[in-house]
Order: sequence, then structure tokens, then C-alpha cells
Amino acid sequence: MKRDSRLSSVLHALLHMAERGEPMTSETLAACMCTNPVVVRRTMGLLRDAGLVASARGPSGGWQIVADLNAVSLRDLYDALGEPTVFAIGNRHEAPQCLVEQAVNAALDDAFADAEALLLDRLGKITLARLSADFNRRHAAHRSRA
Amino acid sequence: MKRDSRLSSVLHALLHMAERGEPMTSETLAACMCTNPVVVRRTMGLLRDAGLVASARGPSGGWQIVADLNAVSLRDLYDALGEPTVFAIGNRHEAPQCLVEQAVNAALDDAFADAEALLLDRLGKITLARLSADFNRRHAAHRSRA
DNA sequence: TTTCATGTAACTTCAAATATTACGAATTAG
DNA sequence: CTAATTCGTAATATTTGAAGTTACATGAAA
Repeated sequence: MKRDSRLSSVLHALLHMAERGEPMTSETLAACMCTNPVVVRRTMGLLRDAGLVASARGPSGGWQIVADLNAVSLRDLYDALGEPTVFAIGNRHEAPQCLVEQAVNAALDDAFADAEALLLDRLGKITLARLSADFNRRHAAHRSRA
Repeated sequence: MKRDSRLSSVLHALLHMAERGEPMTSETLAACMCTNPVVVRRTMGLLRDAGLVASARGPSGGWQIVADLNAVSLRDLYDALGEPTVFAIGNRHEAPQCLVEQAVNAALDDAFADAEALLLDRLGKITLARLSADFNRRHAAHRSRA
């Protein structure tokens, strides 16, 4: 099954944006995210609605981070993206009145709910600032190797 | 995103099979799973490979549970189905050498791995026997209401 | 030996996400 | 003011992977 990599992609874009100070166009971001400018606008538009980035039209326009990197967690990004479905595995809902289906789904729902809670909790504890620091650490290590 | 409901479907089928004692044909199971006989054969074939059910051809043939319901966990079924992808959210892998991507993916991978471990652990603790008992409890409650 | 049921390959259909095209609206520079 | 640039977004096309379907061979039972 194909997986939704928007969270990963958006993080990629945001870290690149954090490195630069100035606005980046949808076109530039699309190139760096291996996708299409329109897709970038749609996705970044969600982050803008959540107050994480700002967009400006016209020459010298583009996208820029406006939030404090320390205050933005991956959970915030997940929420901004519309809380996309976490699991690729789900319940059947063909026969809601079937007692077999009810027993099965009740058991599965519990397990999935707990795992989802754990995941979102973890995402809530990872900030953009930490990822940026992690990137800079890797960058330094990389340069010292060369 | 469309979710893989095979685990739920297969559980549905197995509980129905457990209720009856005798073999059920792919056709019967397909009707009760709202799907196609060939799909049933494909899916149940995986369970047979794992030693959970047996198939027999010819008249009076069909599918039957051969494992002890107390010994089969939902984790076993998950494994038998080929350990399908758990998460609908995944990493980008467009630029493996990009340090930004590495930093992003490392953080995400940790969180997802922990959540997956929790989920599989939970699935490992739920047996078919328990689900069957749960069903019978619901069944009794349902009858006493009527 | 006829009938029933699985085994499986090949092909078709379907759904959902992503990509693309196209053009309008807003902004800046000159 | 005008031309160039960039976002905003609707409409459409493409892609992709799962599920469904057809077709027929294999094997078992009565």
C-alpha cells in the first residue's frame, strides 16, 4: 500500500526553509521535494492556515516560516495536515449489526487507539528546533569527514 | 487513504468458522465477508501456509480451522497475512544522501517503530479464543434483550 | 465418472492519491 | 501604469496498487 509521505516531505521543506532566511517559491520547494508546485501550494497552504508559515505573492514572494522552531512539534504538523489516517490497517464495516464484527472491531480498535496515542505523544515531543539541530550536527560531522 | 481490512475480514471469517464445526466453502465465506471466492482462497491460503486452517477439495470440501483457538493470537494472523504495512504514513526516500532527509527520517522512524512494537505486542495478547468468548457474550446479551 | 470445490494465472475494474493544466488575483519593480 | 512574478484554486488527467473477475486445471468424493 502506498504511504502518505506528506509529513516527511513537509519536514524536509521546512528544514530547508529554516536554513535559508528568505522566502522560497513553490517552484523551488517543488524541486527540492521532488513534486509539483501546485502540490506544494496545497500542502503549505494547510501549514499557513495553522499559522506555521506565511505566503506572499508577486516578485520576491514565496513561503517562509513564521513560527518559533522551538514551539512547533511534529504533532503540530500532523494536525495542520488534517490529522491524516495513521494506520494502513483498518476495520471492516460491512455489517455493523453483526455481533461477530462487533467483537472483532472492538478488540482491534482498542489496540489501534493505544498505538496511535503513543505515536502522537511521541510526535508531540519532537520539535522543529531539535530536528534542525540534528541536521546541523550531521552537517558538521559530514564536513569534518571531508 | 484506503485501508487494508484483511485482518478484520479474516477474523470475521474465522469466528464464523469456529461457530460451525464443519468446512465452509470459499463461496460461503465470500458471501459472509462481502467479497469474492477467489479473494477468499488467496487470503485463506496464507493462513493455511501458516498452519492455521486446512482446505479440502471436492464435494464436502472447504475451509476449516485446525489450530487451537487458545494458541492463535491476532499477531499470528498478522504474520500469516505477510506482515502488512502497519502505517499509512511513511518516509520520503527521494534523496537518501540528503542530510535533511536523514535527520527527518531518523526522528520519524524511531517514533513509528515504537508505536508498531506496541501495537504488535497488543495483538499478540489477543487470542481467537478470547474473541470467540467475547462474541458469545454479546450473543447471550443480545438474546436476553429480545 | 460426474460433480463439486480448491489452486492459480491472467486480465479487468476501481478508487484514491498525486500530478498537471489553466487561468485568475495579488504584488512588486521599474 | 505596466509588465513580470508568484500564489490560489478549480478542473482534469494520470498513476498505482488493491480488489474483483474470468477461465480453466487439479483433485476428491459419492
